[in-house]
Parts: sequence; C-alpha cells; structure tokens
Amino acid sequence: MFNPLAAKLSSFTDLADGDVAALDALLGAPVTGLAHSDVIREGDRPEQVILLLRGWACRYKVLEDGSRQIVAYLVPGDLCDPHVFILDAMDHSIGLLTDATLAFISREAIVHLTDCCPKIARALWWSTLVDEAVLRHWLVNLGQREAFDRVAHLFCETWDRMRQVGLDAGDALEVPLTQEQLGDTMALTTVHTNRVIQRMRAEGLISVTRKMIRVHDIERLRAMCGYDPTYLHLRRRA
Amino acid sequence: MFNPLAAKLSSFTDLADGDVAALDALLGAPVTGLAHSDVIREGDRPEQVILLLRGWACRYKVLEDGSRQIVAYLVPGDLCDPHVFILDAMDHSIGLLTDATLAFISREAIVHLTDCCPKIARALWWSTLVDEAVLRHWLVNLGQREAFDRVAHLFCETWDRMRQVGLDAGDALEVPLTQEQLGDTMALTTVHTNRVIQRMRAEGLISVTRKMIRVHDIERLRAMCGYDPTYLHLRRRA
DNA sequence: CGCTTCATTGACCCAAATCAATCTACGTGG
DNA sequence: CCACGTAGATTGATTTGGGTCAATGAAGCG
Repeated sequence: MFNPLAAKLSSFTDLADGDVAALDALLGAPVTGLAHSDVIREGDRPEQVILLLRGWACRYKVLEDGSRQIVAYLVPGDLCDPHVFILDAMDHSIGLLTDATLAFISREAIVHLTDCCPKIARALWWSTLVDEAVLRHWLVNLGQREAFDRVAHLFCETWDRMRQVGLDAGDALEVPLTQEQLGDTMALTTVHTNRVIQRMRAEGLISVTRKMIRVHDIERLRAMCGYDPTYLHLRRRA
Repeated sequence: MFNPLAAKLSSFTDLADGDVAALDALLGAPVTGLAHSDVIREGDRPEQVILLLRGWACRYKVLEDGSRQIVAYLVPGDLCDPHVFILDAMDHSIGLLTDATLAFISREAIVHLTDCCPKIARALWWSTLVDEAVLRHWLVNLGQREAFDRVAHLFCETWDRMRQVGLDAGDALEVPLTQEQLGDTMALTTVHTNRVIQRMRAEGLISVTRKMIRVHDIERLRAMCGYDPTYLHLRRRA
C-alpha cells in the first residue's frame, strides 16, 4: 500500500527498509471520514494521533462571533502532533475538508516507533519544525500580503507539499476546496475570495469547477507573488 | 542567579534539584546585546541556541518591499528552538527589541541536557508545543480580529507569559516596545497603532511613556477582548 | 423537480492605509 | 549648558482594499 508518511519523511532523510516497514505497520485498519466532519474537537484529550492517508483536513478555530480561521492544512502523509499527549487538551479542532481516509495511531505505537527508529524520530522532529515554519510563513502572509498574493502563496506552498508526497497531478495542482474554505484560510470573505479567483482565471493561471481549483501555470504564479520555498526545508528535490 | 528558564519549565512540571542544577549550568558567561541588533540572521546555520535572560527579542521576517512581520516574541526564560540543528538554515531572523542579556548554549550542552534529564526533555517538548500554539493563536488574531482586539490580546498573552517567569511588575505589565514594533507585530501601521493606543489610554487601561507601555487594568482588557489563555497550556497558576 | 450548497455579481460602506506635517523627548558635540 | 539632530509619538486629511448586504445563477442530489 502507498504510504504517504514514508514518502514525506523520505524527502528529509534516507529511510532503511526497517524504517519503512515500521511506518507501514502504522497503517492498519484505515478509517473513512466525510467532508465537514471533525476528527478532533477543541477541548478533547486525544488518546491517538491521526495520520491522513487520503483527502484534505485542516486545523481551525472558531471565535465567539462564529468566524472561523483555518490555521493549517493537512494533506496525505501529514501526521498530527506526534507529541500531543504532553499537553492537557486540544486548543483547536481538526476537521475534514474533503472525504478522507485516516489511520488512528495509538500513543504506544508512537512511543515505540520513536524509541526503535532514531532516523524516524529525527525525521518526525524535522516535520514538526517545518510545520512551525509554515505557521510563521502564514503569519507573514496574513500580516503583510494583499489578497491576491496570499492566495497565490498558498497555492505555491501546496504544490510543493503535494509534490513532496508524490501526489502532483502532472503539471497541475488540484485544490479540492470551496471558496469559503479558502477564504477562512486567507482571512477573506467568500465574495472577495471569488474576485481573486476570477482574476487568476482571467490571467489563465487556474481553472475552476465546482469544489475544485486546478492550478496550471505554477511557474508564472510563483513569479507573480515572489514565492520562495526555503521555509519548507525540502532537502531532496525529485 | 535567577534562572528564568527554570522558572518557566517549573510552570509545567516539578523539577528536581538536579534538574535545576543542570539548567543553572547553562547560564555561564552571559552576553549583553543592544536593542535593534540581530542575534541570528535568516540564512544562518546556528551552532548554538540562545537563551534570553533579560530584555525582549523577536522572530521576524522582512519582505522584498521592506515591510516587516514579527512572528513571535521572546521574553526572559525563552530558549530558541532546542532542535534547530535538524534544519539546514534559519528561515527567519531573531533580533533584539530592547537591550538584553543572552546565554549562548552549545549543541552539545542541549543534547547532554535532554539525554540526562528526561523531565527537562519533556518540559522542553511542552515549551515547543506551546510556542506552536501561540503561533496558531496569532494567526487567528491577525486573520479574524480588528485592531483594538489584536493589541489587547497581545497584552493579555504577554501578561500571562511574564507572570509565568515571575516577571510581573506588581499589578501592571510593562511592555518596552515602540509603537512601530507593536505595529510590525499586529500588522498595523504606526499611525493606526497609535490610534489604538490612544483609545486604550483614554479608556484608562494603559499609560504610555517613551518606549514603554504600562498595562494597568488587565482584568478589564481581558473582558473587552474575550481573552482565553487556554492555548498557553499553563499548568500551575501562582 | 425542488433543495441545498457553491459560485458569481453589483451597489455601497468602513477599518485601516497612506500621505504629510508637527510635536516632544532625549542625547550629543561644541 | 545649550543648540541641534533624531527617534519616536501624534494629528489631520484623504484614499482604498476588502467587507457587507442582497440577489441571481448553476450544479448536484434525494
């Protein structure tokens, strides 16, 4: 079975056969979830860690006034917080953006994995540090860039992340998000998100169908928004 | 000597005498730095980790157009990235916001510390996870809250963080930042930051002198902006 | 085929940015 | 000890990116 976590960690380090086997052992009994359902809710004390195998999920918070901010995307290969058990309770929720397949991994399995395989432990560390770097980058995005560049940056980043796990659709990137979800990510209203998307479409950068945005001209998009992927700390390019 | 790192980690777990001694051993030969100087620059490959003992520092990024976004504050007791060595190069800079005292800690000392003292290793983990939670919270702040509430939230968070290391100035909080620095943090112009500060002053919440903001009525500020410190994962309140 | 979820468009509004001075502590050299 | 330079704070006038409100399409689905 295709193991996106192994693919992702391989982009940081060479994994031995034993390491890959250990990662494959995590995949037993995958679970299917529906778009819009929550995997973990704010306030929960998770006893397991989730590994996303198919589909997209996000971390998000909802404010008193009902507004929502998505603070991270999870794509196949993303493991949420291997060390979450140290904290008392979740300070945010994780929800599915599309239908998805998940593996639930017990606390013990994580401990065992990091104890046995130092390479994997180190690679998980790397992954955690990259997640933090992405958060910082998103903060810069929201704080300093205008709407068009915000969305463009998100697409560029996502393209690199999908490539990392071998999930690029040829020359294009498929973003299975509604414009509302995109807006909740980039802190824009649906209306304004739509106008940005229109503009990208008019420029021939992307094409849009219901619930799916296809990014064709990633090169030009990169040039337009001044994208620099250093912060993703990719080691080995395909 | 007062060890703010020990104070901070104590707010997560009980440290044994040996743990405290190990932390104290890190403090040798502190260095003084001037406001506006950089401790680490984007692109550097740090061979040491810094521990802030006195003063304020920040993580930040500068864009092509010269605009700057501060993405985190470091206050006394904050240790930057104990595992930074895993990454290739810094993706952001760390600069001093005020005159400060620092301890530089070698890679070996960190490795030794975490190998010897599992309690400290765990507490450092906790600290890293909290840093990430703070980043998520800042993202929500920038994305969903208006200027006044953004600044109010920052003050409330900072109040809790200073208390955690025993650095509260009685009932008040002293923020030694210029309005430009505050603006670079909350993604506001100096002009607008000033108007927010004026409003807080008119409300009797804070008082201002050159380069120093004093927050008096933290209770009312909390109530006004709906502050909830759950995300800081403080375990034991004073 | 009528609902519901998404996408789209137009008219109007506002929080915050921009532009442009002015003011006020300090700190410094003479 | 004081004139002057400079970083930081303040204020006013004007502009604007993006929000709000309100409909209207359009695709999928039970």
